Amino acid sequence: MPPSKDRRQDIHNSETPVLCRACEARHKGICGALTTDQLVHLSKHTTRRAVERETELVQIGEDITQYSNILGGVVKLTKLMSDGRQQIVGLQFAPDFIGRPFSRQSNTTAEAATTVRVCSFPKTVLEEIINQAPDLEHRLHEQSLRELDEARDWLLTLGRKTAREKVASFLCLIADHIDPEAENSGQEAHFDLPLKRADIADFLGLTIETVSRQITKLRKESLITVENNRHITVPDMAVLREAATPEI
Amino acid sequence: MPPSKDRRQDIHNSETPVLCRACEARHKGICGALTTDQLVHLSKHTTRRAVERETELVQIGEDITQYSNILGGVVKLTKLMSDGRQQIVGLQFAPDFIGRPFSRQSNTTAEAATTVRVCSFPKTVLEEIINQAPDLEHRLHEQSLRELDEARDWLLTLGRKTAREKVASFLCLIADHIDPEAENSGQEAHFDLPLKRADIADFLGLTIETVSRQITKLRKESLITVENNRHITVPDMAVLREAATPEI
DNA sequence: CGTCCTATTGAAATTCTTCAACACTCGTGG
DNA sequence: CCACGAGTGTTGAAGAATTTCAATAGGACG
Repeated sequence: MPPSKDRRQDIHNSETPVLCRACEARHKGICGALTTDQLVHLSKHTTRRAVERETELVQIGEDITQYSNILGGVVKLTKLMSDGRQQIVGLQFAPDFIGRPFSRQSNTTAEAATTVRVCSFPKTVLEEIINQAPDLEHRLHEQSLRELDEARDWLLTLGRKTAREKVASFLCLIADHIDPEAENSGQEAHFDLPLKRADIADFLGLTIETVSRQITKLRKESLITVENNRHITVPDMAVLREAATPEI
Repeated sequence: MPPSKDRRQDIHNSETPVLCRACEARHKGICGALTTDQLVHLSKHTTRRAVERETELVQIGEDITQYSNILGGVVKLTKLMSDGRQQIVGLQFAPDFIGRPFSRQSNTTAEAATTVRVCSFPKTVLEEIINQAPDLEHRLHEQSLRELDEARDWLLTLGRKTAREKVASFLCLIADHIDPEAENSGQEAHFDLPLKRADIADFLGLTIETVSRQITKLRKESLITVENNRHITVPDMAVLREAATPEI
């Protein structure tokens, strides 16, 4: 992939690029570590684009040429066995950073689960800025550690939870990302599932039939309501959390 | 810790601490990022000690006060549910770094699986040196990324592999760490299992009975031989790898 | 010698998967 | 406008893999 074309010329070196001003990655993502000048430099090499669902952003084993920030939508990181068994090993949301730093090749495939908006830039530019801005590596490190924490939480879910607990855990995970207001007990949460049943199954290490049955059960027990197969309402997050991680 | 004579190539007035000279962490671990002066400073605050098996090095949810390097032995990182279900979410070997940087509390319990030798130092000293040596954070980042890669590989194993494949995968993992010479096809590998059956079960998300049965099967099919329950010989690593990750 | 810890083995029970059928939605084109 | 097919999701029944329960055995140690 050739690097992106310059799309805007700078009048002043020291103004935050227009595109970055309202960007979530600028504040909560890795770009928050950059000075205005660095942002300007980076923005000369970035491309924003929308990616259709089911499109691969990074392929496993492929040489890494660019990195991205997620501006919107959900990205799934997957691994595939040669006989077709598949596992989703991570889900990423805005303003997450996509890509494996300091590695020639990617260890996972990154694929758009929904329509995704990304801001991409060449590997070389990121590496260049890392050398000038140690705080950028710190941000990347923090993100890696967050992903590690999430992966380890998920290991417990995959290794030790029942199908019912797995599905409830998944619903909690999505609720926490998409409707974070409803964190606490007694709160109602609303959200659309960004994944279809097959993806949920690949995330939970189950079959689609088992996922479907467990969703039906949770619905019949009134822990959730489902509209159009994708829209979920959770009357009480605390109850769902208890189904995901039983206490005593 | 006090420097002795010899080693003339030192520009500064300090010398590599005696204890660090033969240390694996000095070369392959994070201490390789430090200058001699920084090593001297760090070594003034380090304690080396042996830790008996089943001893907790770090407790989940506990405030982090110190970090360690593993000098020898195997450390397991575990998560526990309130009803007793347990999952090992990582195994660490020398010269790995133990501890979650940039977090007040630990997300996992770190426990000695075998007798372990560690070199520990206070959290504050590490943080102090990180500020002076950006390369140290880079090393820590590389370790975090390695752990993330391993955790994601394991997600595939837990989510999508059969009990037989899980046990074979575990044996490959241990063989690769303890007898790394036998990487390639046709090679014989020898090693002692650092984990008892209950730990292996907690690592693989299985019961001890299933682990035992699968080991017995692999033995009867001559993929491995077992002595004293703990010592394993793998006549051909390629065959075991095929059992762990079937191709086509 | 008895006890604790670890590991193995068998039989029954359970969970989850597999296989199969069917229902719903959506866009396309006759 | 409706038929058609593809993609998605649900449900039922049978089957398989794994767990649970129970019994046994060996080694380490006081």
